[in-house]
Amino acid sequence: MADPTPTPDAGPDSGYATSLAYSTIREKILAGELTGGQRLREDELATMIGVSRTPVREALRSLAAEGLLRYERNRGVRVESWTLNDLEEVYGLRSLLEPYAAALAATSGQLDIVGLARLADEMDEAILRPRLDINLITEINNQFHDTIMEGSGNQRLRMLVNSIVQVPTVRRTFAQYTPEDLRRSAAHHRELVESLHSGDPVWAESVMRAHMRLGWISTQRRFLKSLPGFDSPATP
Amino acid sequence: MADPTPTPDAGPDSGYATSLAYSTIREKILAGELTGGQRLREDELATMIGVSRTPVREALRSLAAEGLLRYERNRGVRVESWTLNDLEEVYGLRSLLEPYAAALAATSGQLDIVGLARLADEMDEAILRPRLDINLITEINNQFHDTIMEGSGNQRLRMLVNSIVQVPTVRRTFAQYTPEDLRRSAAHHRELVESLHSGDPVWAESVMRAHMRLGWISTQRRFLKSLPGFDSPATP
DNA sequence: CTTAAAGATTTTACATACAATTCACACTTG
DNA sequence: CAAGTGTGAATTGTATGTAAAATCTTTAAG
Repeated sequence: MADPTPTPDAGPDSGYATSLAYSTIREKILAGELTGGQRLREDELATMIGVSRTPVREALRSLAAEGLLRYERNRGVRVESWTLNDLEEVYGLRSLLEPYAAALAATSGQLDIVGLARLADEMDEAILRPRLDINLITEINNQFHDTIMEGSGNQRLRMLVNSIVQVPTVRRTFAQYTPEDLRRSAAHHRELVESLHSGDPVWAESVMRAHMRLGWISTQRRFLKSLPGFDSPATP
Repeated sequence: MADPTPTPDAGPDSGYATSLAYSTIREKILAGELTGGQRLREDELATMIGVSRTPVREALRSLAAEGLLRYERNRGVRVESWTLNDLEEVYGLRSLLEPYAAALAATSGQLDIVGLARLADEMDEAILRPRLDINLITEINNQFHDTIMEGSGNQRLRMLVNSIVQVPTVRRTFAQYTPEDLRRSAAHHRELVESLHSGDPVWAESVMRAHMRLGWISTQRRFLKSLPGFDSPATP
């Protein structure tokens, strides 16, 4: 839930209040409480979190630099809203960067293969439960991917991917996976473990590319269903 | 020199003072005035720029998120120092992202091919001068690459590349190019224009990849020469 | 009834004041 | 003489106050 290192890079390593504001606001955006286009008022955030406006402003600036918020001159910040085109951009980049990371991780000698195998097992177990826990699945998936990123040995690559894989892609995407998709995704994870363990960069890269493609397909499905006039409890 | 949009993303679209502080500090880092590992004092920066500490702090936070500075708790910021390994990471990523951008630009229909051709011409002219103007060559090169990034139609890709192509890579790299390297680099630019104009994504991608490789070779050369005990005016 | 303008209110941007932490240097102590 | 410790200065982190810009509300004219 509350991880002590929100991101490897833009981590708010300054004061306590700033760090608290950063984490709190970030969590709310990721959880979908603060949704697209919504304007955020500093004062409101400050009193909610229990700090003054200064650390809030600094947190907002970090989050804006990460792309979660957008500054407008003399009008404060808005939560970035996402279009299908944004999602396509993100998946285009992930499809490039994550397979590259997998190839690097296959030969870097810095990969925690044991931890990775454990996460694949946990995923297998999670998708077999009668009542699916989407949050759990999401968490395991995030850790799995980040382990590979870390294992690539390229710190900047890890940072880059973290900076683009935000709200709209990973979080809650699994809610839209069909049972078949979930099984396939878990199978990808297992095959990734095997290919990485064998040290074959081409194999690992290829599987990861297929895995990204599956994610993109499901994300598209999720996005289309969330459009107005589909299922939404809007005006009658 | 002073471009109005420092980066497409983390642009300081808030107040005047914050924007000024951001640009000023960023320029100083890029120009090499503030060098590796050096600690920055907020008060000093504030008086130098002529604003209070508040906008300075916000600028520092943006720059830290971009990776140019690093925060240490209760100890302010340091300028990031770069190792050869960092440079290798950056060039690995550029070699992945820029060819991808070139391929996209070849078919996006959003590329300013006329402007690109003009920049290639300017580059041809610049490298033929008897007295080379490294700053001019660097500026033309940056504009050339950014035009392709923009032409890819992928805003996030452009932002990502801008966030990693900082100080150590492009700026002043050309000082280390041999005459042969410069001619080859200019030839790459011409061939990129041609391939992009023809709309062949594979061709454009391939040329860009070769171009990146040349950049990496030269950057390595530059870095090695800058190591202590090579040429430096250190202790006798 | 709609539209526009003017004033009041809210909210951001910046400056400054205060508190907490770190760093430097001298001092004590074994 | 070396090592640890304490005190004060310097520097960061946080809070609050003030001015300018934007938004909202009210009111009046078409």
